[in-house]
Amino acid sequence: MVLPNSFYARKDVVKIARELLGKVLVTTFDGALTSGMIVEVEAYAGATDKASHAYGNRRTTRTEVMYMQGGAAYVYLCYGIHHLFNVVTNVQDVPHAILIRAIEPLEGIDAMLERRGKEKLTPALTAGPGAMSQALGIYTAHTGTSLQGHIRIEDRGIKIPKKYIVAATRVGVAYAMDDALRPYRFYIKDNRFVSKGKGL
DNA sequence: CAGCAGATTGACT
DNA sequence: GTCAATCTGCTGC
Repeated sequence: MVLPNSFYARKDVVKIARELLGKVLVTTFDGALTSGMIVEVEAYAGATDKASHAYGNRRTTRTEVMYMQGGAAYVYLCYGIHHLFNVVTNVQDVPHAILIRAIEPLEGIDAMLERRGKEKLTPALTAGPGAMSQALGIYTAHTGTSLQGHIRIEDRGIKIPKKYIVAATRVGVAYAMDDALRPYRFYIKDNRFVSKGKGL
């Protein structure tokens, strides 16, 4: 079942992030269906979170999408090269979002290998937010689109036992000072498609 | 308007 | 381990 807008419209972004583990991210672009199970996410709590682009309710061309009603895609360019995919949560004008950092490939692996210019399935194919977006064919033009269309997240009944869910600090947000310490990163223990990050 | 840093990745020493 | 690639947006001249 495709997760409905009501799933994203709730107010607890950290809880939603945790629930996304084990769900399946699916894209259908240029005739190819590609999908993978979400194994790593990070919550960004908008106005009150220094690590968020929308800290202090800052509005720019780029962050405008985060103010939409939950259930939209927020895709932005990092370091001028990498497309990072987030899902917008909460109600309109509350800029919460969840960064999907890594998936375990399920369907359309050939198409993902082609998009990434790779021969063999390794964790490098989808472990890491930039790599994952490229594998799924997601880029900045998709920002603001609904998660009920070519990009969607499905519940296929996979349940991750609590003891396999690890909470940690987020990757690459040291500049956020005290907010960098928030345990807003969640990943599935022992899954080899979880990204390594840099300074963990 | 120039300069810099960033929710990263991959190529090279 | 080090570093370049290169867009968006902030800071300061």
